[in-house]
Amino acid sequence: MELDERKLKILNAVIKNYLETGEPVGSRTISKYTDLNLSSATIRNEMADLEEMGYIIQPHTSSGRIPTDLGYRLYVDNLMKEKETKLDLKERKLHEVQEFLNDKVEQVEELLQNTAKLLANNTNYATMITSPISHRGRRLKFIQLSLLEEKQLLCVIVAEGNIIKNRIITLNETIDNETVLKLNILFNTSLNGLSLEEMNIGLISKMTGQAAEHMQLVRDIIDVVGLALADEEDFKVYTSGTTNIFKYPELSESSTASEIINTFEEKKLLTNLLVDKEDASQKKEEIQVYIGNETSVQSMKDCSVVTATYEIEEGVTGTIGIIGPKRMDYEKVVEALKAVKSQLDDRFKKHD
Amino acid sequence: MELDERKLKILNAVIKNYLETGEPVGSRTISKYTDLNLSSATIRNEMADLEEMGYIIQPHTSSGRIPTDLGYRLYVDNLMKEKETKLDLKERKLHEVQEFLNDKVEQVEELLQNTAKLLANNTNYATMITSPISHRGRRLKFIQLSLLEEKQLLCVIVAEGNIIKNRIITLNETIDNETVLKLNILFNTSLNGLSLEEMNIGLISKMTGQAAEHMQLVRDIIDVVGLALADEEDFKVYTSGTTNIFKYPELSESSTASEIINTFEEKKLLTNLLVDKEDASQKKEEIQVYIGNETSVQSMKDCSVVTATYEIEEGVTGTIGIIGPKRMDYEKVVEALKAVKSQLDDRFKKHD
DNA sequence: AATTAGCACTCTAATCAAGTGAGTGCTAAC
DNA sequence: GTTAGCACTCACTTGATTAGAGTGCTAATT
Repeated sequence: MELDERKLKILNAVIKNYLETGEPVGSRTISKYTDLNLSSATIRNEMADLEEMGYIIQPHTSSGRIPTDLGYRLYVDNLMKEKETKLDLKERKLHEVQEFLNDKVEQVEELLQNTAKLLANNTNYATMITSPISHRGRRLKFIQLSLLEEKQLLCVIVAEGNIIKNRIITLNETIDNETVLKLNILFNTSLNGLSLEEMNIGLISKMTGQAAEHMQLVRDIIDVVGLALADEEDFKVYTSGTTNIFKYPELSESSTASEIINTFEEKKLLTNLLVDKEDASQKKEEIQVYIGNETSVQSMKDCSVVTATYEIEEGVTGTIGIIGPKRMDYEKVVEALKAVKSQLDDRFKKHD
Repeated sequence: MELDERKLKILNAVIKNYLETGEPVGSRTISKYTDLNLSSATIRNEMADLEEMGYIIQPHTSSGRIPTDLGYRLYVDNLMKEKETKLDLKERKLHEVQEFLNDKVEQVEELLQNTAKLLANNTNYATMITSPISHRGRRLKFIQLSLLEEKQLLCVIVAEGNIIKNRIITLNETIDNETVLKLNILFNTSLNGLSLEEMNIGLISKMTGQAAEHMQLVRDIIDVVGLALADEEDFKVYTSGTTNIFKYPELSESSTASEIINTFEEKKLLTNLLVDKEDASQKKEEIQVYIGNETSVQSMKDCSVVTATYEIEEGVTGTIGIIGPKRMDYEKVVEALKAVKSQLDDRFKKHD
């Protein structure tokens, strides 16, 4: 059977209608809605074909049709048009986002949280944003040791991209200010500009040699710096609008909602949604759409996830995701994501 | 009408039973359950009295009774006994918590998050923990300025209690390393040991005088330090087990659940639950119980909130809260909170 | 005087039957 | 190839009936 022009038009109409109403759509509705000027009977025949081909399905024998995952896929890949017509709206929206992000928010954390909230409020879906992580090993810019207490050392680690981390190291020995000064110089002449991989055994033994009486401490500090550079430890996910899922009856049932919200709370589970998509890096420029089981997270089987990748500098990226029912307004979501992504990209480039 | 011994026993039985089953409890049940050896008819008369007095209520004319907020209040204040009998269980539990918290978790953030999770898993209620905040003005221990980029200054601020904050200051002028060194000395001889209130105009003008060519910068830095010491800006709330509310039918209805979960997501709303209880500071040692509308947060009207205050040092406290249905197992919750609170207190004292 | 047995009454929740309506598939006519 | 028409399906609504848990009240009992 062939998927001709007319079938596509009908499929498109079915999906469009279902996206709006959330109700199975019948042949009579299509017969009126479209400019095809066909009777409901004809539509019925075509719909039977489309069902056989796997694009739509009937929840029960005598009801209208709803799209299958395959149907959505076809829609997203081929049928859906971006709303190029409403250019001024897009412009205005972009402007809004721009204005919003230009507000003085110095802390990245707050910026990302606010962005998540903005998206959630505008789309009526749940949103999340991951903090940026580096894909190549991050390089150390400098470290700064200070004495906190007799036996506590504060270690401020600054990596490329001005990622700053504080670590407290508890010592076995007491230590004086002079030694701290010496260590500071030692570290900043030896390690600066190096990535995690480049801090090898040879270097370490050389350094412990230069500060023989503090061998253990030097090793501890290098460990801490190494962990901080690996930076998986404080990978964060900001979420907003979780309760938007209650706006969609198909996700509101207590057990379904519970699973979804739990996934949101366990930020680590969310990670699987956003990262680890092996093709994501290739398609960095594009918006990705995952429908139902394509998300590969069981609890999200009734949802769709749309993601975009933002980049704050070469190789350092984060992900923005929008989660909603499978019948989400993909056009609107893609548009919103593009706007936010581009603004976020710009925002960071400015600061470099 | 008087609330005699027998009425109390019956009330206690009604509440206990309702806590377990969640179903309205009838006179026949009580007649069997208790050691009073009274017929259901007698119980019925007493229950009618208790209803008149406002401790219990009938959801509809021909059903059993459930406790009112007033009834719960009486139960929590007077009737409830801590499970002193099961001492070994308490011991064991305390031990578990202890073991858990002693695991090497250097980051406070992670510690609190894990604690929230531990509590949520053990109680089957939703939990939250606020990061510690200072009630008196916090004092500055020292600051450390470093040059990040030509026009960016990293300011590491260490306050009493080893609270560490990073701020990036963007400059108008370029600045060299020598100046940074000079500023470091200037600040650390002038500001250390002062609280926010003590950084007054006189001091500031004196300092700008000493670094005349960088007046504006000095002022900026003082502003940043001031804000950081005020530290309301990064007050955090960690939550866990939000979806536990779905385990209780009376909270599972979509609109109720949505409101509660939304309150959880908007961490700022949660604050009202935990802080701002004017009497909290007085009763710092105790566990507080807020039933239904006592929480003064509209969305929590069907919930109870039990809180404890932990103290990491004199005047620096955080709050732990457990949120569940009004028919939560108060005894268990109070016990768990006491265990966690005491362990958390110890844990921080050790590090001082 | 306090307690209890007994009974009529109330109200919820579950079950069932009948009716409604949206939608289908199929056939025959256009 | 398209459409009108019709029988059929199935979810959903409505109303009626029933069962059961629990009550309040009265009269009998201790």
